Amino acid sequence: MTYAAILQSATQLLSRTGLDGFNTNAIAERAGTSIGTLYQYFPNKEAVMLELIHRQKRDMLANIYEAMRDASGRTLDEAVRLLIQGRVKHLRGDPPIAWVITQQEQSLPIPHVRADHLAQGSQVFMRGLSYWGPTVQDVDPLQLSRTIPALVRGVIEHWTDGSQRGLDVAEREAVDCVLGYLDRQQRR
Amino acid sequence: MTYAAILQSATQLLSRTGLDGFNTNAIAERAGTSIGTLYQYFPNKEAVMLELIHRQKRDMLANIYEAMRDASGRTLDEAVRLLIQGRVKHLRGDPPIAWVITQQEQSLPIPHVRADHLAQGSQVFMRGLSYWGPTVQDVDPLQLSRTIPALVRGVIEHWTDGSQRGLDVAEREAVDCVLGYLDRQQRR
Amino acid sequence: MTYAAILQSATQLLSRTGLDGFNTNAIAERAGTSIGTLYQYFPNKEAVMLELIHRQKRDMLANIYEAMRDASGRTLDEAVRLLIQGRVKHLRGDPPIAWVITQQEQSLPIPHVRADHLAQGSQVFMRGLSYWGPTVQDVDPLQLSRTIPALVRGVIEHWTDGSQRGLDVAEREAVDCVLGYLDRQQRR
Amino acid sequence: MTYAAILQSATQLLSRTGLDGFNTNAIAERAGTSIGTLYQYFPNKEAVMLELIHRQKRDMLANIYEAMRDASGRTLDEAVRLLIQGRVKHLRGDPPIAWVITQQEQSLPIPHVRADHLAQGSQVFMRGLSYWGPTVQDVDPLQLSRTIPALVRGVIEHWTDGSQRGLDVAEREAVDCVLGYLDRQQRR
DNA sequence: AATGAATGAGTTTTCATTCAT
DNA sequence: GATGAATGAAAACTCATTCAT
Repeated sequence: MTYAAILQSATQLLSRTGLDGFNTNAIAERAGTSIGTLYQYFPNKEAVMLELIHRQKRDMLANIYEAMRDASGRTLDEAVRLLIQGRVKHLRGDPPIAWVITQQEQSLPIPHVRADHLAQGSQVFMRGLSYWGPTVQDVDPLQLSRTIPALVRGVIEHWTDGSQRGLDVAEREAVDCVLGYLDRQQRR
Repeated sequence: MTYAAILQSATQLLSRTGLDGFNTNAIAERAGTSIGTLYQYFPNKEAVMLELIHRQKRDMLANIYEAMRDASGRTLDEAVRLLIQGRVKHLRGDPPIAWVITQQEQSLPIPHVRADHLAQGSQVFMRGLSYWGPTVQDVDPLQLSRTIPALVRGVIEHWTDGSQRGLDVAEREAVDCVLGYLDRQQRR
Repeated sequence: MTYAAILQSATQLLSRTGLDGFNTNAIAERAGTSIGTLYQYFPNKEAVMLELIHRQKRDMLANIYEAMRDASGRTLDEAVRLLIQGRVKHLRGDPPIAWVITQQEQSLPIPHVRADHLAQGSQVFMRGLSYWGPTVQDVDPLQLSRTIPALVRGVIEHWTDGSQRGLDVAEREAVDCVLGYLDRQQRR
Repeated sequence: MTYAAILQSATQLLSRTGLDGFNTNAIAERAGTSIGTLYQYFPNKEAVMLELIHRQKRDMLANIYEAMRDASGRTLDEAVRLLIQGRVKHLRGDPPIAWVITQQEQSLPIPHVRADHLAQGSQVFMRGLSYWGPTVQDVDPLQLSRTIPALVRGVIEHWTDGSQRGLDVAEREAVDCVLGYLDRQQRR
């Protein structure tokens, strides 16, 4: 479908040439359509970017939910590892795209979208952690649900410097950070 | 001096109008010179941005070094708190600028610069931690020196969502994360 | 009927959004049909506009003819007043539309249409004045029949500045102008 | 000068191809400059059009003022003739341009500009007529100063149908209308 | 060294029109 | 007859950069 072709073209362009090559004319051309057609499916350039971001977010959340299901009945260590693996899974595909989109999300001139994403991330982690309620008892859950996603994101983003290499290590490090942080909170 | 005026103008423009208003003509005008002059001091637009980033980085490193001096003789807990306070100090000034620059740094199309910064961060932290050598003994120092800066950056960047508010909490959370992580590494 | 729906849609669009919203896609959509269908009834966009103008002209002429019937047997003063009231009647409906169309008529890139309209206006007025042949005797009828419509149009268009307000005064002023002009011509 | 070249180019384009050919790219090209340069002198396309209109208005007012000076000491008939000749003078140059601009002025999407022009026209005529205060005594001057410019404009615009031909006759007719109207007002 | 007018490639977006179904 | 996806020329405007003075 044309719509899909446009998004695919946009993705490719983004991963190959970065933001520089990401212009509506190029996107349309690579998609094999005309600009007019592109503008029939998207009100403007930003909308294309937004859709890309939404899709990535959607995939990520799906992965995390799946991980949550797998995590039930496991130990906390195991559960955290699974959740983080889910959180990172989408970065393992055709590598560069996901990174570029992740970064774009950050420079979004639409603060409410960013806020939305943060909130979603928090909610998911809170739900995930509720399984181990007793373990994580007495810790302010709201604070916890903001710190952990932020921490994970930071380790993943900055440890690997945007490259696929080291993702495994970063993943392990993130797990250690989360468990260390939880541990410390409980001993309070 | 003209050079300084240009950089100041660039900073102001960046903080007030964001990337949109950040164009060479505007920078020169606000600096009270002509574009021609701007191009006598900087080879191109990117160079201006790069200089802004370098300065911010320089300031940040200076703050951290100062914190390190203050930290000698303290407990690990105290030391970590001081280091992180140093790390964050530059975000407490005229707030928006620092955040915009931080973000720009990330979308730098010049990977080696980013890598440089990461490496510098790592080195500083390694040096800082060497004071507590015995405490942190037996932990792979390289890994540690990458994870901690990444972790801190993540918590600071994503906890506060770019706003000044909450920086205090973010700071405390970052401290907890770092200490938790260190703790866990040692118990291995 | 589809045809009527299209014209109505066009009228509404013109009155609500002005020339900016007057595009074939919008017209078709608001009319509840597809662009394809619009182009089955009209060869191009201009044709739609032309039809709107023709209709307005047709209405105006009808009003004037009606006024002429009512004017028979009256004094010249009364007759002129009635004719001008007829001439202006269509501007008293949903106001903006008529004005926009009037203006469009002027910027018509089709001179022969404008010429046609002028000629028609002249003819009508000539016919109207023939009732008072004796009164207006010895005046070049052709010249008179061009000046009077032009004069009336000017006073109506420019006195009111396109707004409904003041149309009453403008009407009275137009009557005065016409009678003054006729008076002067006769005294020659 | 570049500025002048752009305006001249705009004028030519307007008179030769009408509004259709009046686009910034064409204007710049014909002026022998680049679009960039055009946009250094004018903030946007509309500004070019506005400047054209202002200049025409300025010329027209100058002509009228000159006529007013010449008119002092003359009879009313003579004075009116002179004023109207002044009012029309600018239409006698390279013909089409003035007409196109006149028309553009009318379709100005900037109501306050139109209102300004109307007000200026009124003021000038009021001042002009004040010389014959005794003659025109007891007539509402405000009304008069709106009706007369409107009337004149109408006769000039619609009598001649945009062509230079017949301007002489139109001028004479306008004089007759004005005098007839004044006459009638006084006899009240 | 400083100036700033000039450049023009590049970008977004619109909209009248076509044509295969 | 109706549909509406697709087209693409055209237009407005931006801004990094150059270069003659």
